[in-house]
Amino acid sequence: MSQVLRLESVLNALGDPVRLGIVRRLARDGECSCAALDGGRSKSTMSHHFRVLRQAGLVQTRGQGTTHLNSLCRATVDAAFPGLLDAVLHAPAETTGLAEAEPGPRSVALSSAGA
Amino acid sequence: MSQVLRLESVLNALGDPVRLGIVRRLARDGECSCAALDGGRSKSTMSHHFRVLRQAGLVQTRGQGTTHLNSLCRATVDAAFPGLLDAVLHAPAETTGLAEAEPGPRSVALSSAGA
DNA sequence: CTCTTAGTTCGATATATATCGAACGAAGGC
DNA sequence: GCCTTCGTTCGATATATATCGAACTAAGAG
Repeated sequence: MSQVLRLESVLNALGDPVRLGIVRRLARDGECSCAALDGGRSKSTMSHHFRVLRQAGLVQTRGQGTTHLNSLCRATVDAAFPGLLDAVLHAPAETTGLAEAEPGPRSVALSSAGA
Repeated sequence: MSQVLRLESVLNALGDPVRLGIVRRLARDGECSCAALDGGRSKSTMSHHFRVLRQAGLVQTRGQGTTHLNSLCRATVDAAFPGLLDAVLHAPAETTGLAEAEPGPRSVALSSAGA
């Protein structure tokens, strides 16, 4: 394969709520079929997002019978951009774009942390 | 202010070569005027990118006379997403979208790191 | 007050992307 | 062989965004 990881592509891929949700889920649950992560979108839409994630080098797809199993390329991404995935995955979840339990808009408020 | 940092917005803002270049430069050089970071784009284009960065909570602008000085909100971003900026800033620079010295396409190649 | 400088805002445009439904292809179950 | 399931691909569409030039505004310099 000899894939290339570009930071811009990785950040771009991660900068979409649906894909961020997929990555989070994959990190939490390990391998998942595409269908298990649709969040109400059509198959073609999800296929598009998985392709973006694959092309960015974040996700790997393994054909298993009729289903395809996706998994996070943690080792690879960690090697290329140490700490990036950790930072993204440890951040509060907010709305992931997927159909999960939504405990509310988790985000970080600032009052006067300037300088 | 009471700004809110959303991970998706931050990643999205970072997922553009011009803005990524701005952030890198700001991290390296500290405060910079907008004009010092144009990379050949028009003023309006740069203004747009700075606005995206400001709205994402990554950059802070301080009006100083006729110029505006921009700086990275490191403390704030680090507090919200620990390690994220470090990971992004420590990554190899590739093409930043700005007019800097380009030592070549620095990226990470993989051969067989799957699983 | 006039002129310059530095950014912003506005309107237009071109490209990108998120989304869908329909058609297609691969792998199995019957 | 036929049908189902899962995902991809294709074509269309709607929205978003990156870009520009021109007009505007704020702050000084003269």
